[in-house]
Amino acid sequence: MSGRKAQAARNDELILQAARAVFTADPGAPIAAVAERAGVGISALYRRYPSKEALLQKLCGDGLKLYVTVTERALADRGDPWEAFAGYMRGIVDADTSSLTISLAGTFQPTEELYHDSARASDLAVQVHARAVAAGVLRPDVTVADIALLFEQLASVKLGDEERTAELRHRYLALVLDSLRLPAAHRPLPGPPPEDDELQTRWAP
Amino acid sequence: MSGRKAQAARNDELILQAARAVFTADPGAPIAAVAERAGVGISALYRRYPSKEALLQKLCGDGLKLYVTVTERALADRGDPWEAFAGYMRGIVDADTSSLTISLAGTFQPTEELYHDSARASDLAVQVHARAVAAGVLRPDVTVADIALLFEQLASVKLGDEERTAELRHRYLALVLDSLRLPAAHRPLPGPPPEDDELQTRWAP
DNA sequence: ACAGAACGGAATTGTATGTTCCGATATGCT
DNA sequence: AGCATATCGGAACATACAATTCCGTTCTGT
Repeated sequence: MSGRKAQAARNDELILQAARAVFTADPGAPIAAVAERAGVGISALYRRYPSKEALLQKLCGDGLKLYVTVTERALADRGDPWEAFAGYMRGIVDADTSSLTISLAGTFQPTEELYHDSARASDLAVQVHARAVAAGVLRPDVTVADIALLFEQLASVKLGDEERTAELRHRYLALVLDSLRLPAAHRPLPGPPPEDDELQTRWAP
Repeated sequence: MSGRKAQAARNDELILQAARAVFTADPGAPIAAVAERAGVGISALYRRYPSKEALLQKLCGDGLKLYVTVTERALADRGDPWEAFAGYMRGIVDADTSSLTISLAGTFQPTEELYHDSARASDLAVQVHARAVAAGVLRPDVTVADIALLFEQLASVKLGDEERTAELRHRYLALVLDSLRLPAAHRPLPGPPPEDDELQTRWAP
């Protein structure tokens, strides 16, 4: 299973992974950055997607589908209600789909399919939220929309490499969960807090 | 006190206000947007600042000074320790200085004065944090650096106009405060949660 | 060996934006 | 009144960047 076809199939995946990584880190990144990260030429991109917009639509759609998958998994979890809800939030933070949907929204024309998946995602989120509230484990003055904005705030955390960023997001997610859970209680925070030199990194050009 | 001099003095202020508003909303905004918002021509800007970088340095410096002022006020508050700390956080969120320091950092060469003010700001923040921990009102596993990142997350909230954004930030600040305070407890959240149509706004070009 | 898919990357083109320049206007001084 | 000048508006300029196209090259399958 080698040859030109195999190489092309591998490039398909390579390009998508690179695009996801690049646009997640910087929604306004040039398309050349994706090619470089994927280790391919620019024409390899344009052979697959007619334009940058088409690529962004694809990424956004994939992000929504991932979101839906994670949410469905949470709904299928019939164990402890709080753990199901907390697992849902951890899953969304790990999926990092806010960056690929919100940040990219407005930079291209949403397709019909995108609208459809978006509606489905919202619907599922409402169910997860409602169930947690009904079970009495989630404070009821926090709405689904609130939770969406909380995801966006967590997605805005960017420090160091990808791994460190994920670690910090989970640290602050733990804080968020403490503030959402009923009855109110504090749990230990995961991961080490940011060091001074980590923060000062950003003053460098 | 009218005439050309007065007009120029008024423009000084107008330009600074416009620049603050524009770059807070969009750190990458063109300089022409500032001129338009201020209702002046471009040359009115270049008469005052030799370059865009100089203007950004000025804004960043002003932001840091405001941060220092707010923090000093909190340190001077010798009343209830928790209220002093919570007031500090509300003050920083209102000052909205994260947008003007962090977002702009890396886009220009930091001056010596900027470094100095930044060090002073950090020092004051450490004191506010230490006092709250010492008073036993702030959970001790949250560091000053954590709080800095929490400010950034709150600053990432942007929805609707300036007023609505401020309202929502305070709503999520209330959540944060619930997760920081000792002993753990939930307080009612201020301001209405985001509506669906508010969220959908962002999908429009 | 050859037709063509797949590719790398330079060339092209359009746009956005920082900065400069020039003419206009009003002010204050002589 | 008349002039020097500060201030200003906005067009003109230069340039950097980035999406897209184009062409020559390479490799595969027949």
